[in-house]
Amino acid sequence: MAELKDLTKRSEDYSRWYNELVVKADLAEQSAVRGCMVIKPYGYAIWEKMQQTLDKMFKATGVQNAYFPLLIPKSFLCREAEHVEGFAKECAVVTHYRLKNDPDGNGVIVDPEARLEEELIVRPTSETIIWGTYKNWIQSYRDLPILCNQWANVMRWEMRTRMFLRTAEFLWQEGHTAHATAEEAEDRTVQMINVYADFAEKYMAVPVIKGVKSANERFAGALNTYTIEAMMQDGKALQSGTSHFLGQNFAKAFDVTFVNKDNKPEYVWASSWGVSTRLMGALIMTHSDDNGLVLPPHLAPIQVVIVPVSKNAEQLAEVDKVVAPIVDNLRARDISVKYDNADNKRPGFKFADYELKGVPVRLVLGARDIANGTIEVMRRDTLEKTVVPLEGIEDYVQSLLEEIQSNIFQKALKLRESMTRTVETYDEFKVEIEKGGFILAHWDGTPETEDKIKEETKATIRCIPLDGDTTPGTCMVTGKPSKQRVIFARAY
RNA sequence: CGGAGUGUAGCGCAGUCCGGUUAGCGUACCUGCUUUGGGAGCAGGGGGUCGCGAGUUCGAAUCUCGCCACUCCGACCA
Repeated sequence: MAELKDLTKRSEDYSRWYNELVVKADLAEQSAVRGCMVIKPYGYAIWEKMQQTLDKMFKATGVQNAYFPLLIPKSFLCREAEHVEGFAKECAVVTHYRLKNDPDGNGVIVDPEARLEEELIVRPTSETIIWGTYKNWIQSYRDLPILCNQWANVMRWEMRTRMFLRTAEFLWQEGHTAHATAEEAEDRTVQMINVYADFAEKYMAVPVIKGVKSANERFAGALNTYTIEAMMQDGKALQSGTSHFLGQNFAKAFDVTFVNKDNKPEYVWASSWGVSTRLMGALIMTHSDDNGLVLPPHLAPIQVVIVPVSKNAEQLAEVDKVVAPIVDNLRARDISVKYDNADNKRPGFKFADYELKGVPVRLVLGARDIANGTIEVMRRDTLEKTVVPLEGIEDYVQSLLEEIQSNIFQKALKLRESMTRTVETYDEFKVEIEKGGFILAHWDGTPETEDKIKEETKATIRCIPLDGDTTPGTCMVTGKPSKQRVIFARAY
C-alpha cells in the first residue's frame, strides 16, 4: 500500500490510498452497478456493531423501530416544495412493472404496455412516505409523541461516488418523530445530535464538533439542521450525522393535525435524524495508517487475535493447549477473540493480514514463550510489541483494549486541534484554507457571503459550533457584524 | 455534461508506435515435498472469445471507423 504520510499532501492520491485500503482490508468492493458497493462480510461485521450500539442508544431514549416502503409515489415527493427541489435531481424512478421476451431474441425488454400510471420513486429519504402514513396514526395529543426509527437502504443517483463516503445506494437509519409542541420537537432534534456525538466519540473514537448548519447547507425542508463534523487525516471535513428540526413543514404538506387539550386542531411538529454507512468512511479515514486499518476496540469485530508459532504438529498441539483457557477467559469477559491456528498460512502472513484488518491486539505464543511462561503482545495503534507474563494476560489485554480506545481518540483529537486555526482577514483565510483543516472565522450570516467564499476558495461553512467561542466580531469578507466564529473547511 | 486516461487470465501489468512463432510476466489458484518468531522456497499444473462490432490485409491484441464500459479531475453532492 502507498504511504499515507506522503499522500495526505495531495488529495487525489489520498483517495487512491483510501480505495485501495477499503478493498485490501476486505471491507467492500465496487459492484457491477454504477456507483453501488458490495459490503463484504468483514466490513459488514463492523457496520453491524455500529448498528447494534446505536440501536441500543436510540431505544434508551424511547425510540422504536418500524419499517416503511422502499417506493414512494411521485406525488408524495412533490408536496413539500423545498424538499422536492433538494432531491429531485438525484432520484431513481420506477416507470414500469413488467418485462417481456424480446421479439428479436435478445433476452428481455421492458414491456411498453406495462407503464405505471403514477411513477414510483426509490426513496432518497423517507420523510414523505412516513408523513403520508403518520397522518393516519395521529388524531389527538394523546397519540403523541411518535418516535420511530427505521434501518433501511436509500438511493441517491449521485454523479460521482466513493466507497462508503458517497454511494448511489447506502444503508442508514432514519428517525422520524412527531410532537405536540415546537419545544419538544426541537429538544428531540438536539437530543439525537448528542446521541450521535456520543457514539462517534465513545465508540468510533472519532472526535466531532457539534453545530448548526447555515441556511445553504441545511436539509431540504428543515427549519434547522444540527450536524456533527469530523476531520479526516488529510484535513478535509466529513459530515458524519445530521438531525433536523422540521417545524410543521411536513405536517402541513401532508395535512397531519392533532386535537389539543382544548379541543383545537393543530399541526404536528417534527424532527428527523440519520447516520449512514458513511460513518464507516469516517472510521477508516480517521484512524488508518500505512499498515492498514486501525479499528477502535469498541467496534472491532475481532478485538484480539492469537497467532501460534510452531515448528511441527506436536508443538502446535502444545500451543493449542495453553491458548484454550486464555480464549475462554477472554470470551468470559466479553472480549471477541480469534485463535488462528490454521497451518496453511505462515505467522508472518497472519501478522501482516491482521494489521491490515485493524485488529487492535495481537498475541503471539510459541514454544519459546511456553518455556518462559510469557506471551508476546502487539498493539495495533502504536505497533509496539511487549513480552508479558502469561499469568494475568486477560487483565493485561482488557486494560490494553481500553487504553487503545482512548489513545486513538486522543491522537485524532490532537490532529484536529493542530489543524484548526483562527483567522481575522479574508487574505489570511485564502492562505490557510489551502493547507487544509478547519478555519475559525467571522461571517456575516448571509448566504451571499457564503456563496462567494465557496466559489473563490471551495470552502464551505461546516457548522456554527454549539460549544464554540461566542465572542462577536466582524465578517472577514464584508466587515459586517458577526455573532460568533464559524467553521470553514473543504469537505467530502 | 466538459477535460484526461484505461480496457489483454481472479487481481496487477508488458506487448500496440513499426501487423507475422503456440500472446507473455508478476501475483493469486491447484498438486507434491521442505518450511513456520514479520507477507516462505523449489518442482510441476490449470486458467485467455486480447472490451464489443465492422473494415483493411494472405495474416490483426497491434492499423482504420463506430460503439460500450470503467477510473481520475471538474460540474453536482440535505
